[in-house]
Amino acid sequence: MTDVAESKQDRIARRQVDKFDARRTELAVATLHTLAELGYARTSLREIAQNSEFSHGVLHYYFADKRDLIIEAVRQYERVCVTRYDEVVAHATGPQQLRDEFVAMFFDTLVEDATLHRLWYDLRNQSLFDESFRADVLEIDGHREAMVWRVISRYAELREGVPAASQGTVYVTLDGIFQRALLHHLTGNAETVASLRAELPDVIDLLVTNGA
Amino acid sequence: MTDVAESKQDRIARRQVDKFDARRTELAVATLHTLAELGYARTSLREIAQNSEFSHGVLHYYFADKRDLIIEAVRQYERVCVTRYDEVVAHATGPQQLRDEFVAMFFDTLVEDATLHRLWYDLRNQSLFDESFRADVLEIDGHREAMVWRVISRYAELREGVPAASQGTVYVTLDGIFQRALLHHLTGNAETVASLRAELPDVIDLLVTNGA
DNA sequence: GTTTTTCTTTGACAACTGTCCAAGATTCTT
DNA sequence: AAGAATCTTGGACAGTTGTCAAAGAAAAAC
Repeated sequence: MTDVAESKQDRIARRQVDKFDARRTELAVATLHTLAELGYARTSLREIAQNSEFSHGVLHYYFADKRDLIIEAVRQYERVCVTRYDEVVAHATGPQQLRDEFVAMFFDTLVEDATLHRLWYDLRNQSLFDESFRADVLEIDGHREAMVWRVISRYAELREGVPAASQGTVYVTLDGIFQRALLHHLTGNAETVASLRAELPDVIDLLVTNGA
Repeated sequence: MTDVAESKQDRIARRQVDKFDARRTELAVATLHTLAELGYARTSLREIAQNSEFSHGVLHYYFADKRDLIIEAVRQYERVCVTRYDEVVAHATGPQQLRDEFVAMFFDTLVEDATLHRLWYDLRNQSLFDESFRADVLEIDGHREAMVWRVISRYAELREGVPAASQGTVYVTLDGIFQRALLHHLTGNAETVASLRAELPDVIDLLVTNGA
């Protein structure tokens, strides 16, 4: 085989790989939506296939098994959800603006992507029982933590202060608020969500400067 | 039927009811342990029966269906877990003592009852998908919130200060820390747990007085 | 001690699960 | 256009699930 033939084969191989990957992510997205709708416990492969344009058999052509498929779906979630606040940070000029836009986006995605978020919490929890999810969950959780930290540390900077708690504590606090808001949003308890929203700026300030 | 006969029937009826209820809670406890071990998604009725001293058929004699059984198990969880810190509050004489003993018990139950706690989070999450769990979950969550608030407000009192955040925010923060500690504990990541423990007193102080 | 009620077991059922495979359809190569 | 590689389908499989009912065991009532 000559160099030319080899590079040609390479091109073909790459194209096949690309196509293969494209269909993989396509199916992973269908999986993501199914999981978001039904939750981990009630999601079956046939249900996933019905949310795609293929039949159930094809899933084992692109994925080794169910776990492989779900892990790919989780990675898909990450790609969607983990850079959400970056543009808010990037183009904020003052602390109030940053804080207000963060709060706005916080509750915007809460409502807009509610089912996706409940899926995330479902899978994070599943990792407490199923070791094989842990690594991916911990990685995504780390990215979420970093994302929150970029916001809060930038906010502190703009206020010429410093964060009042560690990166982990800051994340855990805001994530806890989000989780609770999600529960009450899905329950239809609008007042509770509203009061969480009203209080969020104070919490942010609590996390950034104590008594400056 | 005379009054005597009636009261006798009543006694018999009551005894039967008591026995019935006793067996119900017995089976609910077995369910609780099975759920704690396997998680909601993988818990089957036959598995539950194997963790009891009965066969699987008996479950439908005492419970209408699987959901009925699981909800009873959740209520059982509440009975175990929701008054844990009350004695700490009751016999604390100074703020440091209260804080230290709270932290100690916090991480004690984290390790001791780890599987039970992961079950709680699993079910709370399940309620995001399954409406029929919501009411019970919200009720238990409320009790947990009140339990935490008793600790923090008492701590504030002993320090002659006031809480720096609302009841909901305080709960969400400490619960978030607990959730994260649980994840890392089950992962075997002892250092992370240790650093969460080291930081917890500061977080408590952050929640109680800012710059007094 | 016999009858009646209560409890428990066992096995069956239909539906559903993840997995695999043979056959057909499609696409690409030459 | 023919052949080869790739993709997709639909059905079969063994195992599991929640549910139920008939039959047997145990307890209670008389």
